[in-house]
Amino acid sequence: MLNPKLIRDNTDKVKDKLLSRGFQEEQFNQYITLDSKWRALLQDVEQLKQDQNKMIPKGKPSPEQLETLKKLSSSIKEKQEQLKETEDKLKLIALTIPNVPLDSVPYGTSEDDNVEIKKVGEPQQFDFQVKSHDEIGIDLDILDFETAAKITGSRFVLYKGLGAKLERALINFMLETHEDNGYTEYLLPAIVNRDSLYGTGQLPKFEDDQFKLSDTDYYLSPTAEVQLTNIFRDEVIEESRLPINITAYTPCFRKEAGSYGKDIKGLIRQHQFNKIELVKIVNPKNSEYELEKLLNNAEKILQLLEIPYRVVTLCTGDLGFTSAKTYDIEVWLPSQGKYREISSCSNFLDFQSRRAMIRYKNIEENKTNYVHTLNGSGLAVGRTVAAVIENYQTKDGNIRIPEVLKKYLKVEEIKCLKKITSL
RNA sequence: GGAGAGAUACUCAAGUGGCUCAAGAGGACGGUUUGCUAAACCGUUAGUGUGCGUAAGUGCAGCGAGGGUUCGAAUCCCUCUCUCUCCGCCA
Repeated sequence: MLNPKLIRDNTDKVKDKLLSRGFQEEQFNQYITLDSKWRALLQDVEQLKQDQNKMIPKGKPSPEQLETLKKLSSSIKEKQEQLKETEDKLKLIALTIPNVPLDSVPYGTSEDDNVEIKKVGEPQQFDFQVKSHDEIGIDLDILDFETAAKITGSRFVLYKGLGAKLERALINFMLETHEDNGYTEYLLPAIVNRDSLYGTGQLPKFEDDQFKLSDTDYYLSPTAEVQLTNIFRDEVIEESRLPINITAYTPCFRKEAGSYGKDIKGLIRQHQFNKIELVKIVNPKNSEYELEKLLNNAEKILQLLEIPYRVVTLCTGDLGFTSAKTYDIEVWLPSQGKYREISSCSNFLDFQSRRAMIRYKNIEENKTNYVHTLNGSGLAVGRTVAAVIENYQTKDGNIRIPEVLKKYLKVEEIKCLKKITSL
């Protein structure tokens, strides 16, 4: 949610920025109209209430007083109804207004306008026909999409033997690396309530992307961003505790509505996947700097795994609803011959903290203000497995184990010997 | 799942329709006294959200949340959330 005062005081600038990311002009104008109507009504109601407060006697009112008070009361009610109606409309729009991009975000309309800011590592030249990760995974009997489809449905996967171990090794490796960089680890509920989803901005706009549990107001969390950020919902944090750096491994659940036909095969787009999330709660004056740090912390994983990647800045048109600035880390996938998103690191400024009422307090000045929130994947584990498999594949169809993972897996290679079990 | 009890400010807590635009105590902070500390005494302590105002300021809301009744609600009614106790079930 944007600061209403910011919109009032900088209407033209905000409007320009919002239109650049595809927000409808008509909606924006409607918001402005409703906002001034709301303020006018609020002043009326408050004036009437003040009159009422002054007029209400200490004891029983006289018949004449009663008459006046009744009239006053009914006119308050009438105005109040108008106010509430306007307020509801206003809120509805306010909750669907996206964040305002920072000035450093490039203008653009689609992902084609994203700007590459760096490339790290050279994609390896293979002297054989590379296979995709799902092909290799199936051949080595460490990934099983068919059986997962039997148990559940499409876009689910089952890891087996060293495949399961590889996933678990990556989870541990990532968490330990982040811990070394000052993040505190959490283990969290996978199910969240509506308030939490409103707080981080998944609702009300993206209801269709969420798995809702029937007969309840619970949802399967689409990202640990929701749980981690909402830890601090409705809290006032002492300024000296900032920045707060936290991390968690969670399963994530997404309907992937509207992505039919995209990434049908493999681990890239699943309804359930594991992710390590990084969240920062920071002092507003530091958030731009903290985003760079967050990006570095996420990049570190791929650097240690020695897998090539690049970083792009999302343009205004490709920016997520809640974000003011986003860096995507894209990992090299040899079978696709291109870089694919594996992490998204964003600065939300006070957009989420306004919705979720996350504030900090400066004790000396006795001032409270909204914090800035940031988060990034560090990293999406399934996609990392895909990247490891593809980048570390050998001519004979095996997978070498990255140096940093050897201590977890205790093997040098995942080999195509025989099926691990007969099933 | 059943039965009961709760939720008031930093903490404890009074408060069954107007005398409370929330008493009192503790704590915290400030002051008087004091060689220093303590005690005693005096004072402050409703954070927050939001409107108007350049500002000083001023209004409104706020007693777990949301509705309702009423001229008037912490108080009465309805719905919900959470906490606690007991019973049942259970990894």
